[in-house]
Amino acid sequence: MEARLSASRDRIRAAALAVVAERGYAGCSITAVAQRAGVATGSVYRHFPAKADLVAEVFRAASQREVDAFARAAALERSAAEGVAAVIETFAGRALRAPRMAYALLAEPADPAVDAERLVFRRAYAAVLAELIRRGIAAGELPDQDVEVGAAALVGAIGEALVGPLAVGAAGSDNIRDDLITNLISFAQRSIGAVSDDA
Amino acid sequence: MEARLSASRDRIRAAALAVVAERGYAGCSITAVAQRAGVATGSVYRHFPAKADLVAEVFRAASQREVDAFARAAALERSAAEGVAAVIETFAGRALRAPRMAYALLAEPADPAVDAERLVFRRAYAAVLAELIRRGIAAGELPDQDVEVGAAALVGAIGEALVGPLAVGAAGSDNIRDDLITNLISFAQRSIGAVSDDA
DNA sequence: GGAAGAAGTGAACTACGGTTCAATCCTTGT
DNA sequence: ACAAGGATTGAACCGTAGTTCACTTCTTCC
Repeated sequence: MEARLSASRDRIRAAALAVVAERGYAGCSITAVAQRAGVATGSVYRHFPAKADLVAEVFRAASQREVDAFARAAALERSAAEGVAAVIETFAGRALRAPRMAYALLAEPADPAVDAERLVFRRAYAAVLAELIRRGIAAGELPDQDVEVGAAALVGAIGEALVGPLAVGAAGSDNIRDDLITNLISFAQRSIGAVSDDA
Repeated sequence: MEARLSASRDRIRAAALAVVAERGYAGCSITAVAQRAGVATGSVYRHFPAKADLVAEVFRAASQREVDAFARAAALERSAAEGVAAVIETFAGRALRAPRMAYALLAEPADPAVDAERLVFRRAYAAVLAELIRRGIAAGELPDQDVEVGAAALVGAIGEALVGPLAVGAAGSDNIRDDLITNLISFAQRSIGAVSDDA
């Protein structure tokens, strides 16, 4: 039956995602995935030609979800400053609640295939931010600036702040986490030239 | 003779550095290093207990050099805005001229030992920036802000802008590189609240 | 109900690279 | 010059993890 095969494939994919979320790529051996999915190691290869394909697919799905949430947050808001705040809140909320996953998606050593995929998604994040900044400049809210550099730098800034030394521990305490997010938003708003004197 | 032994050790270290600079950690097998150094693979183990130690030592030396240059640039300047510009120019000049090395130092997947070392040096960069920002706030040049978050975010921003899609190709052309650096400096100065209207 | 073929199994294969070690060479001290 | 000790060698070892494949089991259709 076709359904059975498709179901198996889905189970394997879900298992791989769960393993990555729990133990990262480091712990994502075919054996571990197969065990989690309740199938034999060989069966994985009936559905995926190679580990890189499985892992790239899992990565793509997970990243796409993040980028979608990110883009959705950007679309709703009016001003660039609000938009930046919204995307950071969205992104940070998700990342700090699932730190292992965030690390895996953003920074963890992995296959070249995954690294390539990661580049694509970093660009996707940057594109969303670039659009936000561009709109802000057009609306006269923001000073003229290099949109591409600003967007890329912001991606790096957000990533570093949320998957670095600061973030460990921040995930544990609501207060610290909220402060981190607030401060990061201030940083981001200043960086694009949206003056906000609220502290 | 003691000199011979010490010379061997140095040759191996230099060879490892050269290999990393050329092919990154990925290409830095013991065999490759030994070949480059003109010794047998086994000899490497007379000088270093394990690959992780060799690689960590090489990494530490290379990183320390960068951090020193970074700190030196920060120390000279007067205002925070000038200081940030100076460190970015320093850092970017070096990184864009040796992109493979920069990637290896900043982002390339490697041993856990190296990852740990990397964290230390990211913190070192952040500490230099934090001090810069702190001085700026004390001098009344910069608005009050969370220094730690700002420093960490800046480290991420600089890294991403210089070891990302933007940087490939930028290394080739002097014009593009200079533009990238100029724009990144503007971004950084805005981000810490040092208003600069020069564009 | 039985044959055909796909899905599933898991032990074995393979590739890779770090590590070891017995044999060898070289330097040093007498 | 010769013995002793350490440095050097590089082939062999080992562990790991992705991949394969001969075999079993199940579904499906005649």
